[in-house]
Amino acid sequence: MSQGSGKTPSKRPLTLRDVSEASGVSEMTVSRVLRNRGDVSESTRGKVLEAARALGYVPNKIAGALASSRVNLVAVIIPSMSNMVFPEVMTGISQILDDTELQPVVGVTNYKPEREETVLYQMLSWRPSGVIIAGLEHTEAAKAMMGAAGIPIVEIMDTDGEPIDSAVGISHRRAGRKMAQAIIDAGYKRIGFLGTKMPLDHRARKRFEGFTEILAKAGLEIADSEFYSGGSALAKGREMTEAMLQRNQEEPLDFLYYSNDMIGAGGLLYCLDNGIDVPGEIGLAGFNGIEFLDGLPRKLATMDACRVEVGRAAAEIIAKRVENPDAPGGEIITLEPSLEFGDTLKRKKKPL
Amino acid sequence: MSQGSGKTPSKRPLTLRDVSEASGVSEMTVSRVLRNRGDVSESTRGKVLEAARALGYVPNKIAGALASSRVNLVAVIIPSMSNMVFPEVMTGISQILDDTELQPVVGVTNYKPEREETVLYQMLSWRPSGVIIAGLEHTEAAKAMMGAAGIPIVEIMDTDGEPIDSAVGISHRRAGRKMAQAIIDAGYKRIGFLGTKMPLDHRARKRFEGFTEILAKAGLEIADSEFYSGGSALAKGREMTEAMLQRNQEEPLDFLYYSNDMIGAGGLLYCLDNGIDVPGEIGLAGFNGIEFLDGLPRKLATMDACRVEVGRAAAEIIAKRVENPDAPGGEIITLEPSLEFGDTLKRKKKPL
DNA sequence: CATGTGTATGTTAACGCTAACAGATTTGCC
DNA sequence: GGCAAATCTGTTAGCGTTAACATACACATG
Repeated sequence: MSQGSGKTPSKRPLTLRDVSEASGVSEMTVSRVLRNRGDVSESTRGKVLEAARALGYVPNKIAGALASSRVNLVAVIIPSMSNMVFPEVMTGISQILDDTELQPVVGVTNYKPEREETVLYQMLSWRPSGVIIAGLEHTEAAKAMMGAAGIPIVEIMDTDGEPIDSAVGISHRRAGRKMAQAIIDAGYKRIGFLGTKMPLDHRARKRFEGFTEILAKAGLEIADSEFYSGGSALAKGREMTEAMLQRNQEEPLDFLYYSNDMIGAGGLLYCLDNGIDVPGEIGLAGFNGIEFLDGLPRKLATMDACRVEVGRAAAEIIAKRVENPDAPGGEIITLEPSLEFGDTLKRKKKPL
Repeated sequence: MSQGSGKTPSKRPLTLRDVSEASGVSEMTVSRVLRNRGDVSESTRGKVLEAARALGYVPNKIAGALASSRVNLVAVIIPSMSNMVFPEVMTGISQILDDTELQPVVGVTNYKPEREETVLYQMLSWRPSGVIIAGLEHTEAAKAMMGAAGIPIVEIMDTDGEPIDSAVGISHRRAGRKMAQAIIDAGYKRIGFLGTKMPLDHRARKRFEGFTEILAKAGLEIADSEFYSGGSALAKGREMTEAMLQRNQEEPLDFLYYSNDMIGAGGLLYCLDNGIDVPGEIGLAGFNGIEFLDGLPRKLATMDACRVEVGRAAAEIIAKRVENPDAPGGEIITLEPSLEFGDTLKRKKKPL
């Protein structure tokens, strides 16, 4: 059984040397052909490509990266893949990186700081060209690693704090304030809050802080609140809404602010099912502007977190700095979250 | 400005040698400590760990992988991240791999065969320990690469066809047949189909084929169908449903079969909004069993694709074969999709 | 005390590729 | 024709780590 162009999945993996022998040129020339680098005559290029194809050679990037100390990976570290927000960020990142040599590699932390630390460590051990990481809150060790890595770091989704290097996102405090103002302007008074358990989600916490801050300025307080843990789920939103409305019957709430669109949508469906007049009897709002809200019977008020744009901007920062390594860095891009009133939040009452 | 434990992000990246010098032992010993391999005395272990920590050393896996020819990565190649099905598969994969040295790396193909081919090529060039790839349909070149890679390959989500190596999934043809049978048993007659444009999605196509096959046996045909491209969206489901019901007014449909739950949910919401009696006047069913159906006003009939389980089983195959490289391979695991009637599909009529 | 058995460390040579330089050959141009 | 520049190809020496082997020393054993 000859080794030549046979289909025998030979034991020893193929190397440049095999291609070089098959095509009668040096390994270096093969390397040049396969990377389109340097001048190679058309004839040898042809020979080499044919040999590589015939053998089924796939270059070994491990060796290549070690030799050239260029690793075209961008580490993307996010809390979760299953809540519709990060896939969109990924879309933005890919849109930009697809036009470069860079390739995203994602790691998921499940909102756990220690997990984030180990994921980061794992990622850095592959010596990526850059890091895109969600949030500004990290363990000390994680911050130290990123500070010392000597590569561009972009913290995304949040700009309320001090980034290690660059940051792209919205101010969640501002988002919370903005929503509170709109709710107050619309004349709502007894406001309930439904959200995730906060220590796990700094951005939700910041929104909450901004939200209560503005309420306080208007002499208002959160009338009731309910927190859950776990992913954002429609059913959870229903349950929580039911529970909250139930226990506030003698002094009914007139607005519910949800920390994400998914539970907000659950709440909306609950209200509609139970003949509650939205937004007359009760107003509702979520957060994120996720696409599927468009299909709901009524469009939930929400605030867009500019997810695709965040991904794009972050990737652009990395790409720019990879291309020009001694560019400054420390860029901070704050996007403005746009309030969408939808059909569940009345417009401003007092135009005065 | 001393280099020692200073915070200066030194130009030259840290290597084992730096740690070795800082702790006064050989590089080899440092390597042993950092990998917990071989015997090292407690005292030197302590010194080394301290030095490594103080310097902020992160091992270089590129070099390590090259030297040991062990790369603990598992390539996971999937069509999309944004439709709720693959994140769940990822969950299953992580559940298993988290207990091993292996780490998943995902690549997204957007349902494009050529893109799959390049993503696969990129992945293989990192010499992963295994590949988990969605579907059984690939370009010839992709199949060749996988066949020659000399690593375990697990094709997931589908078992209607010949896998390259191992496969884990459900039979989509069978899923389609099963759903058709349930619909026929319930007494529905004029059935509409709403789905994705098929060439892009082989599994949806196979379900459709199984579906029509059983209809044919019962002397039935699809009465109308509508296809769209793009992600699965609630709003799309609404639109399509409206259009389809509209144009079949003189001879109304009594069942709509959707190729995924998201458009199915859109259709359900449309029907409810328009006071259509579900499942009396019209029955509905989707596919996938995604979690958020639980929060809808009425539960959509669906068929579970066992996504988490598929991920787990696939990861287990890889893990097993990495641990024991000369295990046989070629395993095929066919899971049974379970039909969930929900509230939108009547139970069997004729108990005879 | 010679011998064996650990335990703890160090040395050497890859792993597969590419940067940097060095030849060899051709081409252009006065 | 001669010399520089351009084009093509090859050689050498790593990249940072680990496998495999070699060494050194301690301790037990009969």
